[in-house]
Amino acid sequence: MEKEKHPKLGRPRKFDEEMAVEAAMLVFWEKGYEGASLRDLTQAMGIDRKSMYLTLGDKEALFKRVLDRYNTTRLAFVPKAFSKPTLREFVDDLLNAAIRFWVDKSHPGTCMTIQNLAVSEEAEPIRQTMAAWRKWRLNTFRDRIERARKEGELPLGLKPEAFARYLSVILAGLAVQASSGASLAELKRTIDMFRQTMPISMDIDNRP
Amino acid sequence: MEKEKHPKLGRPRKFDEEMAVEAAMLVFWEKGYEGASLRDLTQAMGIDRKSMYLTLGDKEALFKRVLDRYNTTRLAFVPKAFSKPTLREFVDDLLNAAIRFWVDKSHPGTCMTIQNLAVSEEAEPIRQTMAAWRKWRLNTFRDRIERARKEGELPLGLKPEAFARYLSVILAGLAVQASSGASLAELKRTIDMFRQTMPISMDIDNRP
DNA sequence: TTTCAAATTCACCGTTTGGTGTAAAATGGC
DNA sequence: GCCATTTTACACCAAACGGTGAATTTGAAA
Repeated sequence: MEKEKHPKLGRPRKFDEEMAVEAAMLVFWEKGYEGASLRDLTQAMGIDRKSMYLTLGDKEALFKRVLDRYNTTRLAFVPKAFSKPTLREFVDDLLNAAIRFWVDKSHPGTCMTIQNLAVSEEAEPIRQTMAAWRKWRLNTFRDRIERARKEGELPLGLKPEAFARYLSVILAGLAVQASSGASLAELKRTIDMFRQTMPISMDIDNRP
Repeated sequence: MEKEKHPKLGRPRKFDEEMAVEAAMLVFWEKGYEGASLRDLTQAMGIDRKSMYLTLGDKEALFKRVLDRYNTTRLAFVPKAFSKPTLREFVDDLLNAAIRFWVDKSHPGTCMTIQNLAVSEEAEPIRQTMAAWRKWRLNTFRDRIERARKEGELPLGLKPEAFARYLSVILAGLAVQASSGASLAELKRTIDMFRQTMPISMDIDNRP
């Protein structure tokens, strides 16, 4: 490794690493992992391919950096929803924030985690990365719901893992609808339908 | 057009068109529209690229043929579910057939209609084709549910279009879960959760 | 001022991409 | 047997792909 052996020596960088990753994110976001070429990416980043390889690594490493940034900066509404006190408020906040994010026209339209669901076999590591990400996400949901169960918010017999998966299904489905051009109003109505029927005790009693 | 001016003349084909489309389908199914190269496709079809262009057209035209075949042969369980007498039976049959199809290991794992949700801008016509397909599919659901409404199977105030979208969300979400490696048992449990809570009158009365 | 490590620039690599021009081969109609 | 017509086989194209070698530039340490 020739990287960072003497971090103060040598010619200084003329670009900011985080800025570059942000720019690359927008390209991956719009075109998907395989659809984005190194030329697209480096042009957006404003750097040469060689510089990219020396600082960010190859396309695969860059994508992982990008996914990380996407997760922490753009999907920040998820951990935010976790901080809601009750399970119902958590779900409400999560779903509403999600659809607002997906219909937001100030960034590319398709959720990155859905867009890169399927990649060809030469990008197998990416497939695994995405699969691991989804598993991790499911687990964070499960943990939050497990907490709700302990606090008596979950009907007996309803397993946290099962409800977590159900919630994931709803979210992914909404993301697909959003990508297909559904409006915020339409998505809101769908969410309402879920909220009014979802198997959380609080609502099971006073339904229409 | 030089095609079929004199359909009986000339050197006879040495391949069957439907067989070729079937072979191409498996390639598109596995790799997606952009991930599948013409060389992949023609090799699987066992024909030369030139022969393909003369009989099936370009990559785009081939994909449309493939999508059509996929729809009529592999997604035949959808119109089959339409023939069920009641709305509940329709939904039950549709969801169960869908998850059985998605976890079936005798064909590629990811639903073609989800896999090609997002394609880069140079394949814009494909994006539109997929969007149109999804809209058409949503409409077929809406029509079936509209019929159910007329037959008194739908709670008052529940719009057929809204429930159709909800059903689409569930289906797409399940497809994503299946692609992510969820088992048939896990998907079944998710479906049960939906069935027990979904806003169809019959079940609203006798829930746990 | 010299030295040295890192970052830059740019040409270059072999491979693959979607698509085609050309000529040989194979048939039915005459 | 020859001609018209279609399909075949195969070489070929420019462009784009991910990735790299080598020389040059830069600024700080010595």
